Amino acid sequence: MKDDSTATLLRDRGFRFTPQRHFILEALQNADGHSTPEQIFDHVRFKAPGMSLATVYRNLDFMLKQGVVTTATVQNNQVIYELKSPEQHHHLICQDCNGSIELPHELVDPLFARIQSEHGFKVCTDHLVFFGLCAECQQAKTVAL
Amino acid sequence: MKDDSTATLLRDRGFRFTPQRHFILEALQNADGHSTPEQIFDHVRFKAPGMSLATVYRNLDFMLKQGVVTTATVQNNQVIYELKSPEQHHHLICQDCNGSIELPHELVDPLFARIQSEHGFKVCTDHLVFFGLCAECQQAKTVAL
DNA sequence: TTTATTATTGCGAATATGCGCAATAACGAT
DNA sequence: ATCGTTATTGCGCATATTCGCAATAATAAA
Repeated sequence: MKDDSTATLLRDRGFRFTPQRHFILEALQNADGHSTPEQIFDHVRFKAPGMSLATVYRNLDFMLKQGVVTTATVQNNQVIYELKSPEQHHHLICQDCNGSIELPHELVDPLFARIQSEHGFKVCTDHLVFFGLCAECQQAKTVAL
Repeated sequence: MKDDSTATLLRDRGFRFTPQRHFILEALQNADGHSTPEQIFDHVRFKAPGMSLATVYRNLDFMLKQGVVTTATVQNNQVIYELKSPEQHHHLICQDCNGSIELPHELVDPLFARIQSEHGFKVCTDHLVFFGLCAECQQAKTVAL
């Protein structure tokens, strides 16, 4: 019952925990990774036929504001969502093989700290996505030449 | 004539430098900062009435691939474009006042270097946007409490 | 348990972005 | 200066995402 905590969180803030929100959270857990709104809708329409796609978009946005999920824009401007996990992390996505590597926040934190000390700016972005080439694809590229 | 160099660059690669591309570059220079496709179209339609919005989208995408412009997705999933400047840099955008601060790449480079050494992953993303609170707005927040 | 309040939904229309194809025009070669 | 090749445009249609508003239903209070 992962979403019980989310339910009380939302209610404490004066919002409601609707079946639609329940199914969306469920979809995010099942996917266990990056999901597009469309993928979530596909999962959800099976459980709750008649549910509107607009509701999926609205609630993803809503839960983003509530800090329940994180979002990232990947290549070709696809927006993906994922449950915010307890240990903050980021992603490295390979442009060639589309593979995804998790990057622990420890690596990123020193940068945020310097931004704070040198610019007085407090970064709130909590999920970064870097595109590039993974080790294997770099090799493949070099060999190919 | 900033775009003369772009013109030859494109021609050297076998592409053409059309008036449409000229006006789009001009719009990007005038804006001198972040522009949305719509803003660019507004500038361009004044100079070249009858020009298609699709052409704006296509060419922003095209110039992105050619490395002439960079892109970033800001809050509310708006995509913005800007001319790639000689010195690579990133942006800090304040969620409260919408102000934008330039972040030199030197600060970010150590992170990319660690990602390379620890994960064998070569980052190609060349323009980052971090959201957060600038010094002034942090103050304002603290005082207000 | 019943009721009242109002956050939330579903729908259809509005907007933003991308696509296919025939017509156009940029540019290298003559 | 003219011609031929083919990259590029404009158009109108697909798809993705958002919005307005009346109808519904989740909570809190009685």
